[in-house]
Amino acid sequence: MGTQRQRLPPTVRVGQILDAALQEFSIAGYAGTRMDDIALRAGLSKGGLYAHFSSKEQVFEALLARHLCPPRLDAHALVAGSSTPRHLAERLVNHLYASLANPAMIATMRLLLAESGRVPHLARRWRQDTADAHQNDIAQLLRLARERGLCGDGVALRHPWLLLSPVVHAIFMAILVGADERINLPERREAHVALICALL
Amino acid sequence: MGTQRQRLPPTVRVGQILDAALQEFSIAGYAGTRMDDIALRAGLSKGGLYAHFSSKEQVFEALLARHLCPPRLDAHALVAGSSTPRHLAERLVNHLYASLANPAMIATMRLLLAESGRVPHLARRWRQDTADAHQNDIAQLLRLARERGLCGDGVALRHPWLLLSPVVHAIFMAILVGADERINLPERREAHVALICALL
Amino acid sequence: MGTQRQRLPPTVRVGQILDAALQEFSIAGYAGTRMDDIALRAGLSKGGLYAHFSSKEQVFEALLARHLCPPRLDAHALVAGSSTPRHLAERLVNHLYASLANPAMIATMRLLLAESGRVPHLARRWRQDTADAHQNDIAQLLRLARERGLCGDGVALRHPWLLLSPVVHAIFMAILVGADERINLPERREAHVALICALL
Amino acid sequence: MGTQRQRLPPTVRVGQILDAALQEFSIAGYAGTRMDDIALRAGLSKGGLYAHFSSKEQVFEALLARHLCPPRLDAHALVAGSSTPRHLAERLVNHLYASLANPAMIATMRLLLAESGRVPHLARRWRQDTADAHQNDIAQLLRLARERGLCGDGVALRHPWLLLSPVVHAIFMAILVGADERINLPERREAHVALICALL
DNA sequence: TATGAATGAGGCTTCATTCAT
DNA sequence: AATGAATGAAGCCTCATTCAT
Repeated sequence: MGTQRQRLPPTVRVGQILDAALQEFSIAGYAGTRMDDIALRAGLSKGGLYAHFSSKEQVFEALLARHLCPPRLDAHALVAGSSTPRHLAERLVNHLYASLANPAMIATMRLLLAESGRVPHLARRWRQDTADAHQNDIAQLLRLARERGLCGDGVALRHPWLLLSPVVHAIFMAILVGADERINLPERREAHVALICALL
Repeated sequence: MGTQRQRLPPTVRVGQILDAALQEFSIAGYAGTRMDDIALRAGLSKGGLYAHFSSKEQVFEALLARHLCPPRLDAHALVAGSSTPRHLAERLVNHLYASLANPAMIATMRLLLAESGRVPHLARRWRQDTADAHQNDIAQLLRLARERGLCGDGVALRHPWLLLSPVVHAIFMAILVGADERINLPERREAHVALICALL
Repeated sequence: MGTQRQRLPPTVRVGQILDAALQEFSIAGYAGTRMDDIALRAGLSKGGLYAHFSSKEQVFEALLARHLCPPRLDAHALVAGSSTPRHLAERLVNHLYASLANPAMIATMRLLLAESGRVPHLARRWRQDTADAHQNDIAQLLRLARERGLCGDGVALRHPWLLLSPVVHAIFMAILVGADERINLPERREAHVALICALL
Repeated sequence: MGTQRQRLPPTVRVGQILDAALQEFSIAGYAGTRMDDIALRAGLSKGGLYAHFSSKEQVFEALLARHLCPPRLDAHALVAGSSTPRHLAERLVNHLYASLANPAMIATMRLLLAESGRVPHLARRWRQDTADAHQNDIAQLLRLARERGLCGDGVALRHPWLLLSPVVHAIFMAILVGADERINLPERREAHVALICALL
């Protein structure tokens, strides 16, 4: 009967499925997405999906797990390679906005926000594994920079998360309007560098 | 049978329904909320709901419309009543965090983020009616402060939205963890004041 | 609150309601018509309707009862006033098509067909009170015409209902296409007269 | 649980469903029939129905489409094979009443009449594809019969539809009383033959 | 009599999941 | 591993009927 689709190695199939799931979930949310939608976009049938994941919930959790571990900051390398405060600020900003260029990250973030009520354990895990870790990285970076004389005793030392606020702000807007051109990323990055310099 | 038949004026009922809808939608998102849930919490029957709203979608839109218009900033009054830059910063921060004390606003904001993919027109309207308006208010505030000698030629003049970033950051975290104590609002406000002072 | 509508004498109201009911029922059938539709068209509220009829079923039966008694044929007068077979045929045709000019009759007929499964007792009553009666009238007419020498021993004498077939055919088409101009009534009447003449 | 899971090829299932739908719709009309009824009679679940038809409306339309194309008349064969006018009339009547023996056709016709207000496009299509076509067939038949000397210049030549009226009349009554014995089909056929002979 | 909010049963449709093939 | 028909539990919405005003 129906066209016999390709039989692919499991790893490849799972990747395709999670890609499809991310797109569908982030358009319509968890409850609003149908297994058919995911299957269709992944290029197999609903039944085929269940050969790889035993439930919708499992697809969802596998999905968040894959995307919620952005690259950690290498504070030592960053400080060591920076000659001036402004240079350090620029390199830090480069790192922070790298993830904004990744639509998958924005989509996952929106999903996490949308479904945090339904899967609080995932939200908590993200906060601990990612948000707190990032903040600690920044704090360590500032200590190293202070030791090297790259900064003074500004507010940032006491409240390192302030340095993250503009990028969180940008992510917030990207989630809301769809990460399109209306965010004016270059301007935001420039302003962010200036803010960091002012706070160091 | 059943509960007493409470006959209320439409205005009152609509208020009750939107209150109930906010709570339910916040817990489970749009697709995850049932009209029965809303009706039950609002104290009438599912059928009764439809005497006031013709669809679930309409309830949702009315809900967002009600909460997404936070009070505008009175730039003149704020500048006029401030003697020092720090004083101005404190008063501005007071204003900005006022909405954070309103759980309904946080809940509505989370809903808007979560469902922005489904109702892009509402997201766009919010951006124009609220986000852009706020930014313009800040810009005007800075011009006035500059005239009065309350600030210099800092980054803020060119990128007024930087002054908003920490509060957006706070809202973001509040959405994610549920606006509970883990946000440490007093500390965030103090840091925010310091940031503004540094940027003025 | 809502505009207080006029309080009319019951007889008038009932008439308005049945007029409205006929229109609505014949558009959508019994189950497809809502009490609201009838009330709206009758110019009062759903609640007001229930002041005059205690159920939808009762409205329906009152409606059919009102329209399913078309005027009987006066065979004596018809024959007495006719000088030639053609003249008689013309007068008979005039009588038969009089009801076709009444949209209410077409609508009621359609209703009866549509709902005959649901209210077989009404269908049976119509057959006896109306269809059979008409046939008998025609039979009597033919006997009288035969006595007066206005017709011979044609088929019609043995099968009087044949004289009705063309008008039933026309009603059938009118029900199906909505009694509009596409029926070409004048042509049908002329043909009908010719048919009767041929059969007498 | 429940019934055995019967997995059938779509074509078979669709046939079963339409058979079931015809019975149910005929009993209660469109609005009065529930998808559960159709599913139950077709031997699958309500949900299973939706694997083959995407809505109740679609079931209804497919149903009418299936039964509203009665066999066309082969005018040439009919005329060629007839030796006398009466013989021709008898063969024509045989053809016309063939469909009356098919209860499915009567039921479908009743449905079309009952719901013509709701689906005017189907009524129009039936008129064009079936009614008009039949009339043209009769007209052609008469022309051929005229050429062969099987008939004269009667009314029928100018109004061929007159020859159809008695069968439409019979269908009408069959719809109204349920196609049972009360129609007296043999008598009607005989009368019809006589009528045709009189009009040729 | 009349209004219209309210009820509650019921219908249409959707969709996660199962399973014969 | 894959397909897609089938199931069954919900969910949205409708509407005849009731009743406080």
